[in-house]
Amino acid sequence: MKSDTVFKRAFNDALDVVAALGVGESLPSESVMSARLGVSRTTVRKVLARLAAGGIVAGSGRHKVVRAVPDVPRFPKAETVPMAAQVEARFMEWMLRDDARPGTVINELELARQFGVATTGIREFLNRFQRFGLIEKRPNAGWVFKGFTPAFALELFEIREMFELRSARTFAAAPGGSPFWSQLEAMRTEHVALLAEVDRRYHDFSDLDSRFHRLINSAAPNRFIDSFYDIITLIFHYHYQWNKRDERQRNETAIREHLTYIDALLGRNASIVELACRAHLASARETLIRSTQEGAEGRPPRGRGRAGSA
Amino acid sequence: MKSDTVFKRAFNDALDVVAALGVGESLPSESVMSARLGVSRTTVRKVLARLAAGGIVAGSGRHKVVRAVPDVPRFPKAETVPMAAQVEARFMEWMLRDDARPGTVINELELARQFGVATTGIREFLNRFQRFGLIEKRPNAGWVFKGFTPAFALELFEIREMFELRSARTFAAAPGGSPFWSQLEAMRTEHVALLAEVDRRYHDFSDLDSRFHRLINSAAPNRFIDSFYDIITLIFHYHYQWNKRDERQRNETAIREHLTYIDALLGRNASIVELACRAHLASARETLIRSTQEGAEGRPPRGRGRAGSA
DNA sequence: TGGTCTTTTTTAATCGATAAAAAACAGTTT
DNA sequence: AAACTGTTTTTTATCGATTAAAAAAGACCA
Repeated sequence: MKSDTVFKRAFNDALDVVAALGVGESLPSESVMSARLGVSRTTVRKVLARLAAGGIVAGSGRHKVVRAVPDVPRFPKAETVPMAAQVEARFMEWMLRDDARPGTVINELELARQFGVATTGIREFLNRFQRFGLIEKRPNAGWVFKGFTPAFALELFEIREMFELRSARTFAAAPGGSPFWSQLEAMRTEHVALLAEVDRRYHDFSDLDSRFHRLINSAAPNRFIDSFYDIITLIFHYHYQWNKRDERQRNETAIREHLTYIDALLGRNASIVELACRAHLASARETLIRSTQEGAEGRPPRGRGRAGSA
Repeated sequence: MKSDTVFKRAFNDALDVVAALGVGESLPSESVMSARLGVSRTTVRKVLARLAAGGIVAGSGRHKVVRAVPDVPRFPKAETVPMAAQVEARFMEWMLRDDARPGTVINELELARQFGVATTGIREFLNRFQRFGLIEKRPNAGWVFKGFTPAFALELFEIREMFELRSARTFAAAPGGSPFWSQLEAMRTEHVALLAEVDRRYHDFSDLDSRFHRLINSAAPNRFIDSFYDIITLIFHYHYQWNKRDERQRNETAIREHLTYIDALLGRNASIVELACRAHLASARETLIRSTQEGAEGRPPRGRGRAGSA
């Protein structure tokens, strides 16, 4: 049976919309709600029906009004994320946090049981995840985890450097009136703000980092580069989440490097841009490599393990 | 039920092995056969059992001999290709040959019926095929075909040029004693041989092309580049198969470009290598772009179609 | 030790069911 | 007629169970 995470998330969001309107106000039309919540009208109607049942809205047809400030319980957050996202998170956790060592054979059935989903879900995830270069399929013999190793980090950054330099050059050559410049200025402001509060907000950097690099790329869109950035984003997202060593310091350094990089772009000097870009990537690469090594050291040497055997 | 294409192919291959041995000879051990046929011992035993039933081999245990020259019918070729490969071929055909236009919505159920496979097979293929940048998933709303367009060709070749130049440089810098040089020489010989018989054998170029570029890449392996070459190989494989315009001429040109490129590499002059490499890629890009345009022109303008509606 | 016979695991593929969500269609109201 | 809502049809997502094929592991033997 299909999960109703879409409905649940839409319901939670709808509570916010209703609360923002206030008692007595009339609700926007179903199609407007549909656009606002990012779901189909069918789902909007289901949400509306539930709200009516809870006494939060009243009326029917085109005359619906807010009856009461919502005080019904929201759906727990875990129920609002789609199955595929959960599988992804659990897998990344298994890979980056637990002792997943190179050569480990991935057993679909075992993972399915462990994650509490059907094998089809696992298969689908593995098929999509294949392109990230961390697992490999051997026909008729399942999947092998290739390892989150220094080699992986090196290969990743070799490509990343090629792509980023190419995009940075194009970006720096954008015409003066281009909207990119104002977006970059806004990005700069965000960086400065984050730096000022880095002690408290350093967790927010992962997201800013991803948005920044995607902005650079958007100067000359290329679907293959975009798709490659999905890998970077995913790896860094989970890596930032779990590698706690020197976390604040690492992020502060990266923010400063970004600022240098941004200023170089704003200065539009190709060679300075290249320097700043290379410097940042080199430092990011070091961080990632170190973390792949740490992971390997911390674990006792063992034979070829099996997924989920620990 | 799982298809037994592996068994059928192994059986056909085994007939060759047995025929090569001749009547009266004793068979190699099961593990040797397993390695020779590229399947597990379990499957070898099944093949052996079938051969015994057909009176082709006799004996048991470690004493098995060829009884008769095989004259049993082979399994038809269509039954020896796995389902996934069939889906791929049919989909590529639909995309490149039929009227698949940008924006077409892909309907899983319809494709499944059309191809005669279960929806799960289609889903799995689409998930894997996603990374090729030709289709896109919209959550809860299926897949959209983005189109085999000039933009696709341009983006593809932008990346290809970056990767190929990088690999060619590394290759040219390989030490004198490296095995790459002899492999390249062998490759050169193959090219010369193909050129001599180009009128008859121009179909063989597609495969040679793929092997040549992969050899260049192998000088400095990078999993992301390898994976990108899967895209190139797939596109070109089917493209060569179906775009018949000027086929012989196109291939002859490409072979000559390859030879120039190979000689440049053998000469180890970085700037000449770069020139030859760029020239070849530019010409390959033109061919692909032209073919994406032709496709579009040949079709009558229509609204947003649906997969399989024609 | 290198082989074969036997058993256990795991994958590949299908089928059917069901609820969710989207999309299309058909009316209504202003 | 444009903007809605009510209703119906399609399509997707997910599960679970099933089956045969293949692979892998284990037991045994010359």
